[in-house]
Amino acid sequence: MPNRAKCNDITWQGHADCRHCSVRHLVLFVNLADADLDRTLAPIDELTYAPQTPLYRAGERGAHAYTVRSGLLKLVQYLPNGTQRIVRLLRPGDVAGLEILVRGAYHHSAVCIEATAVCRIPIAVLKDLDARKPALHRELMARWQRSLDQADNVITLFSTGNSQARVARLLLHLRHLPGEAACNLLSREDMSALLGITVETASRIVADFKRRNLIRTDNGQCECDTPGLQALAQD
Amino acid sequence: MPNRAKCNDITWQGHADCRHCSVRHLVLFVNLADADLDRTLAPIDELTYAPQTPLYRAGERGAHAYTVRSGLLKLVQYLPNGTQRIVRLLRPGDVAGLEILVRGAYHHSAVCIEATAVCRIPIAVLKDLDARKPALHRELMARWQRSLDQADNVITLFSTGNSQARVARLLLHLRHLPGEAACNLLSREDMSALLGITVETASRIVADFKRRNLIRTDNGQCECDTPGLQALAQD
DNA sequence: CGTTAAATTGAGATCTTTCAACTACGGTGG
DNA sequence: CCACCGTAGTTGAAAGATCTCAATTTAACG
Repeated sequence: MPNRAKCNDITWQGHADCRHCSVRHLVLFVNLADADLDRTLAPIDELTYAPQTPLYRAGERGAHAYTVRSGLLKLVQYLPNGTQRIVRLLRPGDVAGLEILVRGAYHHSAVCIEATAVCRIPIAVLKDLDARKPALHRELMARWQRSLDQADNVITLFSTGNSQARVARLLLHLRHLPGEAACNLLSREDMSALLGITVETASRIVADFKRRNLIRTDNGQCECDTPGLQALAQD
Repeated sequence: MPNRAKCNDITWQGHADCRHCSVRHLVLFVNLADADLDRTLAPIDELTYAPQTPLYRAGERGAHAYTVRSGLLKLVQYLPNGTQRIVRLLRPGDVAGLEILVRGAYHHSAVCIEATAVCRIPIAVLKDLDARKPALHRELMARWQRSLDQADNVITLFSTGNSQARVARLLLHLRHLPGEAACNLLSREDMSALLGITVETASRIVADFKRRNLIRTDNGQCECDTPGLQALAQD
């Protein structure tokens, strides 16, 4: 049961309307004038979810897209043989569910990995703004392109080369900031579904990295030896 | 050196202007009125390329997007270690190079696999139409979404499971029509770059499929035993 | 403290890569 | 016309990586 709050409900403690949204420079409405935003504020909800919570399921018909404000979530596709494959990781500023604009149904299942906050945007709002404000086109195209870049990354970074290189690339990718060493580890199962390897190999490689001091873990936190991992990520 | 012809040059033998374009229902301008098309016809060239010809290279700055009219081409990314990975196969109706609308440079190298005919569309035309005709937005979004679906397919179909399953899925995917058995084989090298396996394994598996009568090849042509391949594609 | 899920480890089977050799084939030039 | 050459495809054998299945340890949590 997500914690629910209307962005524009002044009685809500946070009163996080889109004009003051902390990730506004990341999200869809970057280039809209405040007046335009006010017209659209009403139906946009901010929601927070616990880890493992699904936002929507593949095939489901829906009427919302989601921008990630904080946390981490995965887009999953189920294969004919029943196993599942993670096709994308979404972080703050990313958008999920835009395919609703084109088809009627979601193409993936979206599931929170960490505690995650999102803005839930009715598709009608996007369509309305899209018809009136060309600035949103560019923003939408940019989101679509970002999704494509991320999909390409899953192919070239996470589905290419031996398992050790894939895990190394994943750890580097998970770092909170490009230069920083800290990152949150995924479960071995998520690693396996993202890297196309088994849970056991993922576990063996992570354990090996720990022994070789390439990573130092404390609970879910992880400190990376960036240069060391980069060497392994090469191949 | 591509064979070059202005779509709207009435002296050109084919006189394949966009209004009568044989793949018009597939390409970008499906929903535009003829009057709108006329305004944009001038700068759109139709080009044909021989196999192996590059349309553009990753990182290159460019001003054109391409719709595929016939043939087959690949989008390739080069990895840090020098090897290359095919991240998408494009067939008639698909679009290449739309990222130019968002960034200034191409994100992949586009290379023809078979003899390929394309329409080369200046980005300025897309921007102009995008600003004036909402119908093009929807079409653009649909193309972007199609690219995403194709990227997802490369992940789930071509980068998941053992090599035999990947090859089987590729052969099924390459069939000209969903129900038909005929398809054009890729070179073992392209298979390897697309499936994330070595040339030798690709060769071994194709040879094995031939021996087991799962495919029958004649030159580059190939007849698939669809149910047989589907069984292997399961996993 | 007991219960359950997640992570780890071992050992053998299986798959894939690597490296090298060999074949088939289409041009090219003598 | 034919010998030669280069490329793509094929095959073999051994090494290496990954998977599978089972057992064990660790962590999480009521």
